[in-house]
Amino acid sequence: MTLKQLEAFYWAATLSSFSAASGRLNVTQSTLSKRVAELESSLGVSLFARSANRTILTEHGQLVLEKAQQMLVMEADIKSLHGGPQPLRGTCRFGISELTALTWFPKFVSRINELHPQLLLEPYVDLGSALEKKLMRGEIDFAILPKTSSGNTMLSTVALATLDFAWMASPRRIAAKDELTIEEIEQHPIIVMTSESRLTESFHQWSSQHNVTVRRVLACNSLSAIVGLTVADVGISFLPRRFLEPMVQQGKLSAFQSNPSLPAIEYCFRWRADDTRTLGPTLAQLALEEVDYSLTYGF
Amino acid sequence: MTLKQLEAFYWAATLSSFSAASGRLNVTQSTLSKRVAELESSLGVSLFARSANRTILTEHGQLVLEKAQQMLVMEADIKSLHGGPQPLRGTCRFGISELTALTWFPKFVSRINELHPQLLLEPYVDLGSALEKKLMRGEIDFAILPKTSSGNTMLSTVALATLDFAWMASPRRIAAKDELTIEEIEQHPIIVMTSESRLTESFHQWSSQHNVTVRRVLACNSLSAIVGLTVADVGISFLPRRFLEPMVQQGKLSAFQSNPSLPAIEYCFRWRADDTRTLGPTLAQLALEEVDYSLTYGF
DNA sequence: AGATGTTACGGGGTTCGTAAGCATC
DNA sequence: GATGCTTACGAACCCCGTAACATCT
Repeated sequence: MTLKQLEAFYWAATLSSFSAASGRLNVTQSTLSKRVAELESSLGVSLFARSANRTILTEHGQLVLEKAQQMLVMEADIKSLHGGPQPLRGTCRFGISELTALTWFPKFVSRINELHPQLLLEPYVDLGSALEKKLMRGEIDFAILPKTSSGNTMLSTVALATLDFAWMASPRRIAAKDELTIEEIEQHPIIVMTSESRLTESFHQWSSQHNVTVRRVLACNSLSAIVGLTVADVGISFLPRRFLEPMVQQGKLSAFQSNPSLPAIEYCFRWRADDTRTLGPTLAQLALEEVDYSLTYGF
Repeated sequence: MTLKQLEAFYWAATLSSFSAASGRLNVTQSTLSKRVAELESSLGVSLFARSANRTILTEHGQLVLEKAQQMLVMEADIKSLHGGPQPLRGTCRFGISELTALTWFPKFVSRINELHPQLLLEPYVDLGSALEKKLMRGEIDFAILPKTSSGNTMLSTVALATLDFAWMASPRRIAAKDELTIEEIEQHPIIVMTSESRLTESFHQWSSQHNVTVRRVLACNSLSAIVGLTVADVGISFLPRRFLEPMVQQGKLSAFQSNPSLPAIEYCFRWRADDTRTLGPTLAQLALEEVDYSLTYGF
């Protein structure tokens, strides 16, 4: 019985999949299968019901799972006892939203490479809901994404930044002013992200709450595309204010507050709470130091 | 970081000796040393103060020790979750008192060999105090010995039997009767075991409590020698009643109660409480089934 | 078919024990 | 010099990954 075996078993059990677990631990399916098999033979008990749909725990598996979980937590405890976090190594898969990708992501990667040169990064850009799913499935190690309204207790969370939103439009469409009323907003076609986006979700909440009847003309899953469409005056859109400040300064876009004001969205760094590696807390700290949702790359 | 490393570290720390720990785990000193070294390098911290008198924990070592202890307990938990205890293997060193060696020890060994054919036994016969010392030092895995008055919380204990004592004398010396008074006892020379013996310790307590002035003529560390001396009528002795019943039946010895009566002694099966292997409980159970302090071999 | 878990096998890495090397008492 | 820990090195073993196989959707 070894810690490797327990780790393999733990992730196979919680992810309900040997292959997912193998990906999670950066080993082949074969290796993971064997580690679990070894654990079973060492204990002399079947941990998974090996018949129809595999990867279902036996009764004994349930019991062992709890203990295994505790063992892994203790292992992490021991590792974290010693003072400074040593450089990370291996492969790290993580998810980020497009907004992050377009802003402070390059700086974040630079810092990671600088402090953890042995760590191979595999970032994956997608919408928040997809990222959260991947997180839960163990396909990525952490994600930087907007906070959900419903707190998920399976995920550890570090708040990074609160984003203020503003209405954005081409200067050709709307003359410079401070604020748009609901009536003014309703006169324009609105470009939004697809409904899977947290930004859109938050907007829908706002619009139904204030009885705003919007005329959506386009729902796109790409933030940069939306910016481009807005600059091209296809319609107006609600976008993070700080993100597009540079373009507003350049006169390519005008920004407006709205009345009632748009909701803010909180971005955060999340990882599976049962992931006992130091990777999560360590990189979360780094993210906190680098976070800045101002557009500095691209466009 | 592996469980083997933690185990090596744990025993090196608690036994304050690498060599003792290596004996305890049935590996060479070299192997144990390397396991600890690997653990240290994996944690990036020194666990032992490697200067003057080695095998002294560093501050960090203290912290890790606690966690390691818990890890090993959990490992044992997991192993014991599964139902039946599988056959034991490897080498088992243990200590027994001479009284045990002369009575049910052969049956005990037979049962062990039968149920655990892969287990190599290395029994060691000595007085209780020596056995307890060896136990604490980790030089033996368990011991069968008389209970101490002061309970040692470091040791797990399973009570095996309570021994009633009687005065034994050659029939030539004392005519058959039920009971000896203190005055009668004081008239005869008394043969005792050496003062390290628990039997003797218990007797001293009794004699001082009842103001018995004994005339000791011989203190020997061998129980069988004492029996022989008593049969040869060198003096009288106090011995476990059931042990010598066969010899009383044969007319070689006479047994007498005393007034006040001699204290009883409880024999028990003990092992280090922090020894998380199943060996202790398993063999204790076996001992319970076989225990019988009646003389059946020898003489 | 496609996805998922197991089995077979060869190569590489790890870990063990023997034996020699050091330090301390 | 004895004891106790570390280092060096060859050999056995373990463990990983590739690839073929089995099984269920």
